[in-house]
Amino acid sequence: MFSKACEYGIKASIFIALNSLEHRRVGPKEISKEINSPEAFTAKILQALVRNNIVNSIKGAHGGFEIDKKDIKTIMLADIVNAIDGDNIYKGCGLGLQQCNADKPCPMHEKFKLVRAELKNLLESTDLESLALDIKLGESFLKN
Amino acid sequence: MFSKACEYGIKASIFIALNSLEHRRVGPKEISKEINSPEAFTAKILQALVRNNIVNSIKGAHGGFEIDKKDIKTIMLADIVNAIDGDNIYKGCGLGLQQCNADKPCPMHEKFKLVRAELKNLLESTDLESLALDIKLGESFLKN
DNA sequence: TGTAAAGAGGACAATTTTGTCCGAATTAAA
DNA sequence: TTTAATTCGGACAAAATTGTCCTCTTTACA
Ligand code: FES
Ligand code: FES
Repeated sequence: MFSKACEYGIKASIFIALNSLEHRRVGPKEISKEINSPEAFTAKILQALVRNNIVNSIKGAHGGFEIDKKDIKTIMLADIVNAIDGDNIYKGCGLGLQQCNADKPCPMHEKFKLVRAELKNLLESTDLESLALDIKLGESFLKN
Repeated sequence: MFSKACEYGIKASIFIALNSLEHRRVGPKEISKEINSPEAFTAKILQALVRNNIVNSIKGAHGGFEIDKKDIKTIMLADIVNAIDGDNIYKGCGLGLQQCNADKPCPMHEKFKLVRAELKNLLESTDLESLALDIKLGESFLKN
């Protein structure tokens, strides 16, 4: 469904948000440990999230990654997925036609667009704050 | 969403079904032309579909691929996807946790399982015959 | 029985994705 | 001002996916 990079990016963002709510910065080492991902690769993904203005990085001693507290409830999963995997998952044809076009649809189009819409709804209606709070309450987990 | 191999496998199956309904066998060359896929790679995928008893192959002169007419309406998209991509798309966690487990869910679990169920429903309720007939009626297309 | 038309299968190659490493730049604090 | 802790960026490496090619086997038919 999502690329590994995207999965790591989402989980990292949630973990950073969780910590930013308590004014703690976190680094790649702690993040990759908490989300069970390779550290160096995770660091690369964090760079991408920084470039896309989803997380902030503070260099130097006592640095790390954080998310502006006021932004945590407005950053949607869709923003993260878009930054890393692009928008093909929303807009692309399920059978890989060059473009999904209702006027010349693939055989799966009618049914597939429902799945895509459900996914789009999920991603566009879910913000980082709610996900972070679920973790905090022990109702969900970032690794198993 | 699906791998290229799976996309080609689905489209090839539909095209073979379409022809089998009219008692024509087709080969990799014609198939790859009709579904706009690389010929040799498509041939590899056809082998996999044969091994999984989804299509039959007849070797030798006048050979080619076909699907038993009586099977066309009982072969579901799910069978093809399963044969090529496995069942991760139905059962796997959206955030890549080793297993999707409602007792220790990832933060996306509650919403993601709806998307997955919608997809599962699509794949398990769609048979090759209906897809092939849509093509035949000019209501859908295998390339653009 | 010979030949041409097919699929099967293995080796290989290209590309993309995933992952690692290291030096440079930045910053806080001693 | 030095040092240690940190992110950044580029080069590199490994693995997975996608794609190609060639030979072998099978089969229909002249
Ligand atoms: S054309 Fe394939 S999903 Fe719309
Ligand atoms: S645990 Fe992630 S989708 Fe169920």
